[in-house]
Amino acid sequence: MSLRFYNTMTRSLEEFKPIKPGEVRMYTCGPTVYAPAHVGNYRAYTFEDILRRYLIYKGYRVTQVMNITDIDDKTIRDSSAKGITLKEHTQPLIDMFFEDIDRLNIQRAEYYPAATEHIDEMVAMVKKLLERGHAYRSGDSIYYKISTFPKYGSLSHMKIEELMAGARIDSDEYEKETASDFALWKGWTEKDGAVFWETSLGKGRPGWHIECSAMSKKYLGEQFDIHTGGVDNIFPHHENEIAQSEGAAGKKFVNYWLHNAHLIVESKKMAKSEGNFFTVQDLVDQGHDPLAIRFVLLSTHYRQQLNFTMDGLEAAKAAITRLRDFKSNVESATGSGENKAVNEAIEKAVKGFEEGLDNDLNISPSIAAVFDFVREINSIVADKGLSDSDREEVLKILRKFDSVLGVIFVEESEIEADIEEMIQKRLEARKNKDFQTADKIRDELLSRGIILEDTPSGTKWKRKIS
RNA sequence: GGCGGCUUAGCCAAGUGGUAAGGCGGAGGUCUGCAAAACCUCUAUUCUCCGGUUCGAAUCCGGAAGCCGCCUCCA
Repeated sequence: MSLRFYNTMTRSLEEFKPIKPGEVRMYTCGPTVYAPAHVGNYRAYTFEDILRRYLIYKGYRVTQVMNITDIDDKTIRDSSAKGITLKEHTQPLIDMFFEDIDRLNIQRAEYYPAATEHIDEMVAMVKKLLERGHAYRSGDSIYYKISTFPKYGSLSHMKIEELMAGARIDSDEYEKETASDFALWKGWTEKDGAVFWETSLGKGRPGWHIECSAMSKKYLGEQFDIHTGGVDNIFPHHENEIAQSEGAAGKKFVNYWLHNAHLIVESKKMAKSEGNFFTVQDLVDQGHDPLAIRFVLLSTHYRQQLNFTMDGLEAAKAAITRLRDFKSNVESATGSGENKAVNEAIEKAVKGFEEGLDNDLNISPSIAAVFDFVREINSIVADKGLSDSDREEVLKILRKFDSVLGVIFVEESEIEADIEEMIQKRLEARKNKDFQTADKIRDELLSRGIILEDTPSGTKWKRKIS
């Protein structure tokens, strides 16, 4: 079966066909760096990571762009409230963002363009929109005239008349001809303080939506394959992007629109007032392994609302532990002779894994296929062991699954010298049948996060996933 | 008010017409000095509720209840 995605534009499952065979260009909506990103934000980035990784798994060459929105009402508001420059406010948050995606094992995109570094591109696009009659100047600001773009509303499936009927009129945007028009360029006001650019459009700053149109064009061209974001972005952000990009280029902007659902926490909407609003850092501070967070975020289909719970986080730890123990069991397995059952298990697992993800990244059946595989191979290992070549085949395929999941093969930090000593001491004690001492050492190590396992081939240690 | 989504075991979560995947948790067993890991067995006669269509429905249709979104800068 081929790869299919649910396209928000058509509200249907469509076979994925890239514009250029073997290559995928995609734009993934990134963070607005006004406050630390919360776990809900990372649901989106994790989904985008699974998408990216699976495309690579399928053999595509991927060019991914993720924008960094470092200029908007909130970054201005918060930086001026603190009396620091925009950059001083956003840079620490950008650093935190990269720290978080690294520890969640989210692969880096090819480009992370910051809005403030692409003002020229935005100005050029606004000019183009003025030229083509899609925009008008009002006072010091420039607005997009949505009545010039008949397709407006096609992504969100909303009718312009309805939007107009329900539109609220923002007091400081009274100059718009129609309430539902949106700002491309905002003329400087006192509220903006030192945040402005002197451009051929005048003194001011860009509207929010124009950055994505301008930056996607710069890095991906006027037309590309996939655009993603949270469901909240469908309207107005992505709708406006389409209007801008297609209005400026005169051709279709994006072929596949993918949107992820939000997450709730302990069955409740995540909100500061509920006390269930937290960041990745908060969870790490509580001692939770970031990859357990990753597993929680990736294990629910992206279009399904995800219920983030502490029980779920604990379950994820246990699941990852099982997968890593499996890896370790296989690595130390010995045996002779090819085993037909191994190949059968591999074939079945690959089929199940790909069937799930091919179907709009439906990851649950894929994870099920991996766990079925674990049980089958473990059973073979317990029964007959694995030959060298079978072992390598199993590890190869596990590594391939993990190229998407990203939770099994991780760098293990070296064991500390004193821990090694304690393990040796315990070995001695066991030899002398001094099990009391041996158990005491084992307990001590456990309290330091080291789990010992006595196997026929010696004592193994591993780090506990917290 | 308009538009959309969801409701499956103690928890998480697949399944979209043919008789309930998988994970976690729990129970019992094998192995082990004891553990751990691993393996084996068991853990929803039933899919929010009420009707209907059908030989057959968690899946389709109608209705009800609950939850969650979007409706101009929130992933």
